[in-house]
Amino acid sequence: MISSELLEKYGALKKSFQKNEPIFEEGNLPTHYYQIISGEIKMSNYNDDGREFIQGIFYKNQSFGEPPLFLNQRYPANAIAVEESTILALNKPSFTKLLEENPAISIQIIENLAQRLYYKSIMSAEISTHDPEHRVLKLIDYGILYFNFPKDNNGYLIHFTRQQIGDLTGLRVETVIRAIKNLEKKGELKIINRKVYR
Amino acid sequence: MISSELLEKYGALKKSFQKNEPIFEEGNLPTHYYQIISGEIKMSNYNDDGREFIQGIFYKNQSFGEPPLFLNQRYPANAIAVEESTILALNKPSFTKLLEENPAISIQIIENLAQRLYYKSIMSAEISTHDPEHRVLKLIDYGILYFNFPKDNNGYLIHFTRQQIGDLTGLRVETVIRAIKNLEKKGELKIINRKVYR
DNA sequence: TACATTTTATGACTTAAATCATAAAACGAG
DNA sequence: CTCGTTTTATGATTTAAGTCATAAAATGTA
Repeated sequence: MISSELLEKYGALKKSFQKNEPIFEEGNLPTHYYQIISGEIKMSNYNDDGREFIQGIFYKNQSFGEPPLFLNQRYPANAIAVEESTILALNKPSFTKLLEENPAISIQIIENLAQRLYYKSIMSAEISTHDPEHRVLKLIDYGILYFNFPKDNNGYLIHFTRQQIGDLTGLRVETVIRAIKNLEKKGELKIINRKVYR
Repeated sequence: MISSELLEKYGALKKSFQKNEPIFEEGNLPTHYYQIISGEIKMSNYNDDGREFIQGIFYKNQSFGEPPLFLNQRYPANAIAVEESTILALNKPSFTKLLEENPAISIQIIENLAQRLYYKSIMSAEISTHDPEHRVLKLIDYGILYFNFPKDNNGYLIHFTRQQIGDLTGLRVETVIRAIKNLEKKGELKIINRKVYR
């Protein structure tokens, strides 16, 4: 996360996106660095028959879509506003200048990318070698650690829909629903009027 | 990649590893930055019933295992020498000093992490939403672009075993063998005495 | 407040990939 | 050169998760 003041000093502009509006699309060449002021953004892919895979969900103060910006490669996924969102966008030349003139920012970017790689390493191993219950639970536990889900007296409230969990773990909704029910039976989590707690 | 001279100037030491010898193991805390001088290293996970998932394979001049080093988190996977390998290891305090005194290196690290995130984004979407043939072909095409496989008059020689392809794509050997046969029938690749060309 | 949409839920069935069994070819260490 | 191991290969069978159908509850919005 780079401070709004610094970004604006280098010419970043605020842009608003409505629910379901794309920020950029798969195959496009990157032009800007993006950082969320408010709202929620998901990056995802769609396969040939419309099935979605969510690469990640990003919230306030987080940036997204930098890897292709650094590599001059086309975006491997779409970025879409999950709800109404406001984003700071800084064009590439200015962003490069900002990095050159503020070396300390590089370390932050490194840590940020490292964190995302860490998530992807964990989840890719899960997705390819573990059963649905294990996958769902791992995603939930990761979410608790890094998405700071709210905690009340029932435990952490997992504010993902079953569909989102499915799209993040490569499972179908029905499978997620059944996995969550089983996890509840096993006492790994609680379902209180349809909301999941852990 | 950081030049050997610079790494050695900061005190990096050469270490040799035999085939199948671990460099570090899942759950350990990182202590060094590692860069390959010669050989081949794989990072992988094993699930409860011994099934392997290969996170990545690294060759000459590549570094591996940095994300947890930057984050002070435990390694999410094991690093094992696929063949006899020599590696430069620089301890964390010296590595931090190297980074501070050589800001240009940060940009290289960023690009490197970005490239790996790019690979993981592509493969995770593949693994969770596409059929085996698609997954295998995508991995092969990625390998051609970034692992510089040798090219001869039959095309690019894919020097992965069927088992490795399976462990990289979350498929079983038999499934990979069958997928490759089908891809050959469809003319997407060639099998010349058991070796795969594209 | 009424109605459309989304989310959660459950049962029946289908299917793609895993599993199991077996073996030949290739490779590698001694 | 030989023997053990790894890699590739193929057929038969099983099974876990996907698919399909249907619906109630919850949510959002006109």
